[in-house]
Amino acid sequence: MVRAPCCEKMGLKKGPWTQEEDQILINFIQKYGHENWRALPKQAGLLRCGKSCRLRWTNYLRPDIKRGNFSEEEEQIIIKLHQLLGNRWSAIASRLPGRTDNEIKNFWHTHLKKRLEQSNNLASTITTKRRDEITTNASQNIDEHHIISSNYYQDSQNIVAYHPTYCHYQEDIQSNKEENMQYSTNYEHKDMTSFNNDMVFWYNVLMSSGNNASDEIS
DNA sequence: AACAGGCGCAACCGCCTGCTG
DNA sequence: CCAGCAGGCGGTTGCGCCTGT
Repeated sequence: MVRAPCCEKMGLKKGPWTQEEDQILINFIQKYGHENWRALPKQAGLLRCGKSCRLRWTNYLRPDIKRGNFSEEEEQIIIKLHQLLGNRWSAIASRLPGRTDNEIKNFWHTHLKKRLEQSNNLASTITTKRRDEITTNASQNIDEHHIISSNYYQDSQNIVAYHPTYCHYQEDIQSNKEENMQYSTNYEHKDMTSFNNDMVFWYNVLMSSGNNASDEIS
C-alpha cells in the first residue's frame, strides 16, 4: 500500500512558522479543537499540511508545554526510562509532564548520548586497566565482585554509568577526570543491588501508570 | 571585524499502526 | 479480509546562533 505524500498539493508552505501562523493555529484550536488535522489547515486558513500543524501544536504551541532546560531529575528519569524503553520517545515523554517527544529526543542526541558515550569510553579504559592489573598480578587478592562486574560492564553498554568499579577506579583516570567525575557523582550507584532495585522501582512506576507499560516494554 | 566550524533545535520525511467502510 | 485514510512516531535534516581563531 502506497500512501500519498502528506504535502502533495503544491503551494503548501514549508519551513519555519511565523507568528501570524502560530496565532491562527492557536485561535482555531482553542475555538474548535483539533479533531481532524487533515482538514484543520484548510478550515483555519493556513497554507500548511495537517501534519505540519499537528507537529507545530504538539511540539511548540500547546499551552501545557514546559520550556527551558531539563532539570537534573528529569535527566535521570530520561536516562532510566531510555534504559527501559529504548528510543521510544513518546513513551518517555508521557512520563515527563510538559515535555515533548521531540524535545526529549533532541536532548538525548545533543547531551545525554554524548555523555554516555564518553562514559563508555572511560569504562573500556577502566576495564582494560583493571584486567591488566588482574592478569599481571595473579597473586593479588582480587574482589570477585569486581571481575563479575567488569564483564557486565563491558557487555551492557547502557548500564555503564552504574558500574560500581567505575566509582572505585575513577580516581585513576587523569584525563577527562573532572567531567567524568561529575557524571559519576550524578549517577553513582554503590552496587548492582541498588541498580536493580532502581530498575524494579521504575518498572513498578510504569506498571502502575495510566498506560499499559507492559505492552510498551515488551 | 570577518570567517569557519560546531552545536542545538525546529521542522520535515517516510514508515508504521489502527480504524473504518 | 482488504484497501485507503489519518494520526503517530522515530530518524534525519537544515538553518540560525554561538564560539573560537
